[in-house]
Amino acid sequence: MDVVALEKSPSLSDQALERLTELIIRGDIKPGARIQEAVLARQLGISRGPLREAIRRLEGRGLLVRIPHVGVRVASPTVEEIIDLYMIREVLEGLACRLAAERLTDEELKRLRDVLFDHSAHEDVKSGTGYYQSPGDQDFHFQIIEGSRQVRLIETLLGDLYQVLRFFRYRSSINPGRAKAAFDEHVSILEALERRDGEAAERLMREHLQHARMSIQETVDVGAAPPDA
Amino acid sequence: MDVVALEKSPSLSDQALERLTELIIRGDIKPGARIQEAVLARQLGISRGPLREAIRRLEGRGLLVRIPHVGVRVASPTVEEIIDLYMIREVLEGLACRLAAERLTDEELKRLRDVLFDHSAHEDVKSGTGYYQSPGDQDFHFQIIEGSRQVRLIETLLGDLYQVLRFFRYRSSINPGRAKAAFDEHVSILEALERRDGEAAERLMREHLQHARMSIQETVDVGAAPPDA
DNA sequence: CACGAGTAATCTGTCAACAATTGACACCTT
DNA sequence: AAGGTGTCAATTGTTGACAGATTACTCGTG
Repeated sequence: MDVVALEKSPSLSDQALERLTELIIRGDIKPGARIQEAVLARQLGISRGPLREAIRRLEGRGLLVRIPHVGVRVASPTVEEIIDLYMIREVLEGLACRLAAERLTDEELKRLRDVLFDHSAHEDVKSGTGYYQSPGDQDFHFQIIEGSRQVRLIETLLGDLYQVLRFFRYRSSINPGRAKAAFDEHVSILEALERRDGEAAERLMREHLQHARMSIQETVDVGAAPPDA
Repeated sequence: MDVVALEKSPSLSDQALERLTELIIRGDIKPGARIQEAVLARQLGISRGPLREAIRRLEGRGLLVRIPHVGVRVASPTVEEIIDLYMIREVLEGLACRLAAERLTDEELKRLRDVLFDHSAHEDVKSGTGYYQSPGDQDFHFQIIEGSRQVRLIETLLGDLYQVLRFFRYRSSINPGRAKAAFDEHVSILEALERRDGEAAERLMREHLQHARMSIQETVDVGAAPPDA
């Protein structure tokens, strides 16, 4: 409901939510960094009230962590917590994929196929680096999730989880071999969707994300973010 | 993070969150009912600021719905939306169950077994009505979820989803046959856990919740809540 | 020189007043 | 009489100021 109905809500709290999310995801505010309400409010040109409401929502989303009477910081999750998030994404997006297999229209399937092969043609994939987590990858997953037609699920995945993951995917999976594999897995998923085979689609999506997760777990070289700013 | 760390945070916003949640879940404020900030703030003995923060969090949790410049209402989901929630619970708790199979200590398994058979002995189950959604049922699921040792998952399930579902499970599954079946399914799940068979545990839990979901879908006689108060 | 008590500064938590928007009612026009 | 228009009350959205708590600093002392 947030990310979808945001456009028609010019309330300062909503704007603050949007801009603050962007600040965090773009890395302008680093993980672990403290947020001073008064300072940030002044930067955003609003007062503390609406900002606090936005912060509270971001808290619930897990992007911010508050210590009572001390302050709020941008979350700086451990590698394990990121892995945990991926596990959740795994089952949730698996569900979305199963539903999508039953509910995607033929036109949407066609579009999905286009997205997949357009992107495969003109870049990235064979050069190895960069397919995974590219716009093309994003689009593919986005369209499947939205194809689930499950509002709550879409909100949770796109509105909450993806925001957090977008933020935390450091330079995950620069792994060159992974790119090709990921693309192939996408193809398999698409085929299952086209067969309207929900069971297979769910299983394949889960495996796909599981592989992505393991790929991340391998590239655990970058330490956690600096605890202070 | 909410439901677990609430005890040590006597901030008015936290208290408001707690009390308001309780008011909604207990049905003191009915689905679809309008919430007037000033009135509710006075009732709670606080000012509108902290209350608004609490409301914003409940919004994110899906218990409240806001129409800009008009007001917030208690959500009154359709049956389909409740079914959707159950689907999400299905995969999430399936994941929790798989993790629990690997991570529960032997002591916890023993305790789980006790919970199951204690409750089976002294009430409900054979009399038919009332096991499903009884404290015993709750405990069983709670302990498994917490046994997953996955903070984020626990928060999502216990802090968010269960709150919402507790609220929306009208008088679901008064279905007498269901009670016995539910208990048997619990036993099967427990056995899988004791075998440390995560795959089976996940599958059984998903089937268990799937049955519960279908049981609800059958008892779709009670219409949606009155749209106004 | 290190340590601790006391104090000051800073920031969060909270409140009450102000501004802006909405919905309803009454009134006027056709 | 029906429809539109303008005004008004009520409620949400926002602000700036106050109170309480925590952290950091300073000064004195062992």
